[in-house]
Amino acid sequence: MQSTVEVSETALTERQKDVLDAALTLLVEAGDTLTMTSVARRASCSKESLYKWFGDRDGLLTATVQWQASKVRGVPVDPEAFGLTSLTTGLERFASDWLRVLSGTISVALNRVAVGHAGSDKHDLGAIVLENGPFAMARRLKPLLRLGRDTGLLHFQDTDEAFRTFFGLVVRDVQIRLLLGDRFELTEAAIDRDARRATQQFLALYGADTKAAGDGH
Amino acid sequence: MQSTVEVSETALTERQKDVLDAALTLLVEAGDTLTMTSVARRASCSKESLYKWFGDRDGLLTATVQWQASKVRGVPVDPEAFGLTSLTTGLERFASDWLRVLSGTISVALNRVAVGHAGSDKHDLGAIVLENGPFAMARRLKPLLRLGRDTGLLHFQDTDEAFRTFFGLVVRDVQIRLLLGDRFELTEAAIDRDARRATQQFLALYGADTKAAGDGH
DNA sequence: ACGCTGCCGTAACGTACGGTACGGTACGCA
DNA sequence: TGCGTACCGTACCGTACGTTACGGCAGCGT
Repeated sequence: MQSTVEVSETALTERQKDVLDAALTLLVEAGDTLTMTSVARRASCSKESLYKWFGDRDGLLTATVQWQASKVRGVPVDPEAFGLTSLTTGLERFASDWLRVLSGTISVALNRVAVGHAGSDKHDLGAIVLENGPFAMARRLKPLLRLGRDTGLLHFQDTDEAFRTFFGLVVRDVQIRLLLGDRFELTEAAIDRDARRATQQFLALYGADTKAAGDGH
Repeated sequence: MQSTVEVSETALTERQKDVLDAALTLLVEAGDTLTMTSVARRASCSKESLYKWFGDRDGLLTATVQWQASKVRGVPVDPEAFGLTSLTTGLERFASDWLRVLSGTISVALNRVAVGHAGSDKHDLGAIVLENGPFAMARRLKPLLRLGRDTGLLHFQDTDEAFRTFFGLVVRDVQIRLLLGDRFELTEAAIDRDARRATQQFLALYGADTKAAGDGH
């Protein structure tokens, strides 16, 4: 009970976490058409409790998104004994983790509701997903990129530009196609292959031993 | 009721086109929250006519998406007197056109509703946008890529893989950030710069004069 | 034992909106 | 002049769902 999971500064009880997990599975199943009644039924709780805990439907959705985001933390890339090998494996691991999360049903469902609510929204789900999705990825990857540059393994001027290129090489059209409902089979093998390919392409563009064609000063 | 409303290959009257344009602007303003009443009011037509012409709300949305798609056709890249210069300018022109469309308010709005309705939908807006978005782009670009390969300017085995890499280099995180509501200023200058950068990076990866690092042997 | 608290289950309320019906008007045509 | 067609404007209906209210129960402190 003392293990309070601080989301922004809300401490969630175990019961509430169960409710949010139920909301997550419903979000995956039914998308944005989930109703307060369906959540209450699935979680075996009363609607009164839902409104008491989360305020309104928007608050429930927001809490659900944040709850999921709080679970994805971690995956640190810590630099020790750094070299081209560890840079490469770091990038590959990052890319494959990312593709795995991105293509997961939960991520697809959450991005769908966030896109649907973007902008016109009290709590602005879009901003929350943006913050815990692309922006969090950037914050996590950039230290590795800077380390690569500082050790002379990478050449670029703008860290953000380098990150965004890596983003493009990794994600390509996968996310938009999944969001638009394209049936997509992303096997474990395909993920690993894509992660290696993206990493090699990135190194070809920004690696020290090649002429950097990417950062057109 | 004999007037079967043909949705694909529909001949639209001018009045109906006006109505769909009104629906488009409402979609941009209000997103998926647009109501039949609001469309009728904005277009100065009766709801009865809306239902007569488009069947139901889903039919109206579908017709609106298709109407917009029918306007974006064109932009042919015709190959004559082909060389590295025309390949480069072709890729750049393609990339900049694409970024311009992608970052437009109409495209963002349509992709939002399509993502929101993806899968769970009678007419499957997601599939329609997918077909007229990424897939149409692929169909348009691939001839240019094949021409580049046939003339020895490009090296790759899988045309689809090459296209998807170009997709990633061009779009990067722009589309998802826009869809999630990130305020984004994509000036004309920035679009041109990005188009050139993406093209140069693509040529660095797949150009004949460089070791192709992209297409896993 | 008594009251308080927290919660479940469900009934009830208000409303927004998709869909339909209907009266009124303009226009073409015999 | 009368009839049919197409359409606008609006009133209307049914329903789904967000939100609230209430009755009942279980646990806990005193």
